[in-house]
Amino acid sequence: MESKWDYTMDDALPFDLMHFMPYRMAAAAQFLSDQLAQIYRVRCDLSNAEWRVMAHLAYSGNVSVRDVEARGGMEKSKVSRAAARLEDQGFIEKRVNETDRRLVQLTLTEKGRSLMAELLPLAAAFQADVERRLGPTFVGLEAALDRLLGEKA
Amino acid sequence: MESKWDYTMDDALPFDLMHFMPYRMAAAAQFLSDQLAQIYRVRCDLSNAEWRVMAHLAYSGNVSVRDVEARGGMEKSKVSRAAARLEDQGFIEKRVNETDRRLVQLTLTEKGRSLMAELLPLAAAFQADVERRLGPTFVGLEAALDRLLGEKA
DNA sequence: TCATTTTCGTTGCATTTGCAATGAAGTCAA
DNA sequence: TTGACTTCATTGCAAATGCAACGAAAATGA
Repeated sequence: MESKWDYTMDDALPFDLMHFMPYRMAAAAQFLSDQLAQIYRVRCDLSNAEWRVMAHLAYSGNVSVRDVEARGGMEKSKVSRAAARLEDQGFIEKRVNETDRRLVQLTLTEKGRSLMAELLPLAAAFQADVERRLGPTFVGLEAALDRLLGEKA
Repeated sequence: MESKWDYTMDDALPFDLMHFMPYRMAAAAQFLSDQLAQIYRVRCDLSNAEWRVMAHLAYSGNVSVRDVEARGGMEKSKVSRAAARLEDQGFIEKRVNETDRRLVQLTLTEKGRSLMAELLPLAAAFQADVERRLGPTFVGLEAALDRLLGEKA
C-alpha cells in the first residue's frame, strides 16, 4: 500500500519507452505501411484494407472472406466491406462457392489482374528497397519475425 | 539476382505475401499490441491510444500534445481526444503552458501516477518476456529497428 | 431423420479515426 | 507596431472500424 502511493516521477522507472518493443514495432509497421501506400496511391486509391485483400487474392488465386480473415488477421467485417468496395470498383468478383454455399469466393477480374500486374512490381521493388536499406540487419529481422509470428501458427 | 520476387500473372503464386515486409511487420506489431493490451486491460480499460499517451507521460514527465504527436507518430487529433478522455477519467491534467500559451501541457495526476506504478512493472515484465521469447534473434531485431526507425529522425 | 450446434458472411450501431477547417497564440520582417 | 505567416490544439464531419446480432448453410449426433 505504501509503495503504491509513494510513487513519484523522480523514481527510476523500470521502463524505457523508446526501447519498448510493442511501441517500436508499431512505429516500424506504420513507417513501412505509409511508404508503401505512398507508392501504390500514385496509381490507384485503394485503402489499406483493400490493398491487403487484393494482395491476398494475387497471392492465393481465389479465397473466401474467411481465408483472408484467418490468414491476414483482419476482422471479417473489414474483409467483407473491403471486398464490397473492390467489387464496386470492378477489381474483384464475388460468387458463392457451390460446394459450400456459406463461402463467398473472391476472384480478381481482368481489371483487377491488370491493376495488380502494375502494382506487384512496385511492391517487389519496395521489398527490395527495404532489404537494401536494412543491409546486413535484414537477415536478423527476418529471423526475429519468423520466431515471433511462428508463435501464432 | 533472381529471386522469389520474380513473377508473372500466369504463375500460381505471383506474389509472396507471407514474406512481404510491410505485411509481416504489421502482423508482428498487431500481435505484440494485442498481447500487451490483454495484460493491462486486466487492471484498467485504457484504449491503445490512451495507453500510448500515458506511456509517453510516464516516460517524459510532462509533454505537450505536439510532443506526443511528433515522438509517438500519433495524429494530433488522436492525441487530443485520448488526452480528453484521460482527463475525464482523472488520470491526467491539462493546463496551458504559460511560456507559450499555444501549448497544452499534459501531466499525470496522482491517480494517473498510481495507475502507471502498477502498469509499468507489467510492461517491463512483458518486454523481458519478449526478449526471452526471441532469444538470440532479439539483438538482430533491435539492430534492424534502429536502422529503420533511424531513417525517420 | 431432425433438432441442435457451429460456421460463414453481412449488417446495424456506436465508437474511433483521419483530414480539413477553425481559432488562438507566437514569430518574423518591414 | 503592424500585418502576414506559422504553429498548436480542438472540433466538425464523413469514412472506417469493432463488436454483436442476425440469417443462411453445413455439420453433428442421437
